[in-house]
Amino acid sequence: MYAGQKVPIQNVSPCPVSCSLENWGHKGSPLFWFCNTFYTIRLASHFFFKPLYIKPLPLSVLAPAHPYFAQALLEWYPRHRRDLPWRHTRDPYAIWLSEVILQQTRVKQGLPYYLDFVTTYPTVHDLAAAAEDEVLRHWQGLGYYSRARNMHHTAQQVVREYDGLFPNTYHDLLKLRGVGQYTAAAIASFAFGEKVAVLDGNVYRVLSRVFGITSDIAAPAPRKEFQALADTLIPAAAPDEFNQAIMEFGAIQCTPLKPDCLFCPLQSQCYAFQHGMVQELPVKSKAKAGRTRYFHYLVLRYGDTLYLKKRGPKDIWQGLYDFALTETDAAELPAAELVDIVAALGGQLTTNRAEEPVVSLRHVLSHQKVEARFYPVWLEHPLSSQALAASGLAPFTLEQAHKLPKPILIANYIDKSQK
DNA sequence: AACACGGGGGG
DNA sequence: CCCCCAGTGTT
Repeated sequence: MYAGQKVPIQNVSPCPVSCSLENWGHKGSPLFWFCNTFYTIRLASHFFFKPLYIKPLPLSVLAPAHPYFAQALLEWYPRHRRDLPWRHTRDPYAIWLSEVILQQTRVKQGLPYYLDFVTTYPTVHDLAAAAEDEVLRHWQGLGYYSRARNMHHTAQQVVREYDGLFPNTYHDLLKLRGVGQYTAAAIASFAFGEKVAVLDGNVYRVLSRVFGITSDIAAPAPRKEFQALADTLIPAAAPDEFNQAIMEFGAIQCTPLKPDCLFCPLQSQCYAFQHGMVQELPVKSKAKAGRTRYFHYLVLRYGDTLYLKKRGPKDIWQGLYDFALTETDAAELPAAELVDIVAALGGQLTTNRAEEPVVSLRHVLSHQKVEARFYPVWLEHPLSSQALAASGLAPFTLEQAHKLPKPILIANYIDKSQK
């Protein structure tokens, strides 16, 4: 639902304050103090005089009223953008890498991974030729590991079916695994200049605030509204710059918690600001709380050998390695059961290293909470081949284990237990 | 339409 | 300690 723009656009100048005051508007200056005080009062007044009813307006009425939206962003962007490596290339491979890494990931966290990937795998051929374990190992710690598996699959597909050249349209890019509407639009515009608007969390937020859209952005349905709006806003002359600009604007100016409305070039045109609704927009329903799971890891050792198991499909951490796992519904694993499990593997508990403590670690995912306990088990004999086959475990030296892709929980435990 | 899928940062 | 962030694929 679109909310009406009650305040007419009076100021045609796309950048009313921030440009000229860039240098002396810093925090601590008298000017900043003055503006900030004024701004606080103004914000407070918005709070007290919040409108009770927002009159919806159709997009056809609303969008043409904002010929300056794109202009304001395009003037803001070159002055405020961060210098990021994927902005210096039009190589679809590098852009694709960066976009896949940046899905669900902040720039600060993803940047070192991007640099690692373009160095290790300079071309799509290098990535396609790599082993999946190796790709996952480079991805370790970034989470959402299906991104890495899909990325690897797509690299091989591009080499095999596309002669090593990425598809060059939004339509065809969508066919690649792990490339959805956002990523396809990003690659199509950044690498090939196609006029197709990207829609990510930043774009949702900016559009929701500036245009007063109160639809729940966590729901799938409103997507069409936002896409239609973005498609009317994106200029044919610079679709790539516009896409970069609106996302960067959302990332560093129109931020989720404390947007910098004071020095915002869209302030006079922003529905949320003019109506004191910046904190209320975008509307977003909360994700439901995840379940708690209790993992009991047997850290099976024999001499220098460490036993690990590759995780299967349909659960978290697919394709990554962890220890022999018993999951329970309750926090406790009875001691007798521990002995039984080890016995079932054909092993025996030794006593000489029994002083090594059981370690408890909590690991929180977005959708579930894992309470993990690590039980160090020193075997008197190596596991038999039957035991290995039955359990799915495999022996590794510590050095080999280090090179395997592991959930960050497991990697942290191994690191900690080494010291 | 709802759910599954990580991990990090801020207050 | 709790809160927030957010594309793609599957069901």
